[in-house]
Amino acid sequence: MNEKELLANYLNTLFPQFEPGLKDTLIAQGALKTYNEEEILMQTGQNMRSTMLIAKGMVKLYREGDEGQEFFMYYLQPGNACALSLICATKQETSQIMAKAIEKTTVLVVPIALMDDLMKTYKTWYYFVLETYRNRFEELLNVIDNIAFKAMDERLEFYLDRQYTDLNTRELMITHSQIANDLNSSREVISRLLKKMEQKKLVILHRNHIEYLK
Amino acid sequence: MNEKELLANYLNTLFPQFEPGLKDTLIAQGALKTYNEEEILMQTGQNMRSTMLIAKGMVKLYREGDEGQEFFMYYLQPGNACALSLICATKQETSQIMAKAIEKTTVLVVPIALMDDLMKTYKTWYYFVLETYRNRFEELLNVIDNIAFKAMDERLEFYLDRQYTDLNTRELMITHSQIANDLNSSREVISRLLKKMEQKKLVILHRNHIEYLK
DNA sequence: ATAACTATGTGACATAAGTCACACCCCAAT
DNA sequence: ATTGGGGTGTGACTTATGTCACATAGTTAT
Repeated sequence: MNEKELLANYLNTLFPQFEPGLKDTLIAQGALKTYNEEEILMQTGQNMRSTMLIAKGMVKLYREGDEGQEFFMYYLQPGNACALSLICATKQETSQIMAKAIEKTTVLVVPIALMDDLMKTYKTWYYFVLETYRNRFEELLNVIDNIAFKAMDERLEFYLDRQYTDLNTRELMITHSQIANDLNSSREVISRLLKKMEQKKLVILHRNHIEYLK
Repeated sequence: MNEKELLANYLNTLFPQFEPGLKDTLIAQGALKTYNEEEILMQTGQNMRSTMLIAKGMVKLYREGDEGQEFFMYYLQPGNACALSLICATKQETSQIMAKAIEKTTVLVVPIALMDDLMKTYKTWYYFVLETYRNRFEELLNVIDNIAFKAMDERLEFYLDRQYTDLNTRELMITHSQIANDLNSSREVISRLLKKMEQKKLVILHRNHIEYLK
């Protein structure tokens, strides 16, 4: 299959709601780009020249602190778009977040020059953009809830639950210090809280691996 | 001046970029609604049937916690729209935030039924909606920065700075417990941090009133 | 003027979370 | 088999923040 056929294929399976004309335009003007595990798709301060729709793989979105801290916000899955890339693309401004592929990931790249036209011409595109905003907005509100109102033990439980939900497995292949990093906490704190969760039969701890028992 | 004239007036001064047809539509189909100080415009769990553009006054946006805590997110000023009302309106879903007028406030109410048409017909409307999302999104990212990475002293300074910037006065008419409430902290903590700021000549404290010296 | 109320100041203490030090264990590379 | 590095467990300590108790000072209503 050549790239355009592959692109058409992704559009048909992941974005079936897009009207034919929109799909044709995206096939004609879009492109596929592949990132390796750990590769960075978008970086604070970088200028966006295109909008990205995730076609395959998984992307982790971080907010970055002044001193290089990383704070995990949410995952982007196939069928999602990066809201920031829609926004920044439209306004030609720089992003304030970091997006990293956590596995081999393919994205559908749409030149920003197209955005205006797509928006005006295709109702399903504008619904898609609005829906993307709505979803990301709500994710952010959830994130705020957690850090504004909850203590670390609850945040950890929420974090594990999201790993389970988003990655769709109870076998979480992750280390304590990775969790600490994502939650902007410290390894010892996370280890202790996990031990408590283990005593409560919520998890079983292994090396590099946590069984999430719900 | 009757309501429609007043409405036209607000549109011309606050939204000069709107094209004439858009203004005409909003004048014909929109309405003005006035809220008193402390009155609530939008409540968690409430269904949105309209989109609101702020015409006059000032609105404070809160995220609400499970146990009734309030967490201040940002102000909406004349010329702003409530992003949530745009989103929820479009999707007919319920809001997760609370919006409160902090002074007598007039809003331009647009029925959600119009949204689709406006979006497709008026380029300036769709720019406005996207710009609104972008701004609110960035505000939320800022909020996340603060609570994820900063300690209470820095958060307090940021808070005071925002009061100064948004309300456009160094004479902040606010009590310590109101601040504590907005930051989801406690009155004593805020009092102590303010005392330290006073020693550093950053503020002068009075009853019900803080002079912000920058 | 007095009483009642609200805002603010402050010491004492509790707790969550972060830090430091170090032990131990698993696993991979040699 | 030995070594080395990363992952994990844990005690001791520090610090930021929250809580409780109570004092004091403005402000308002009577």
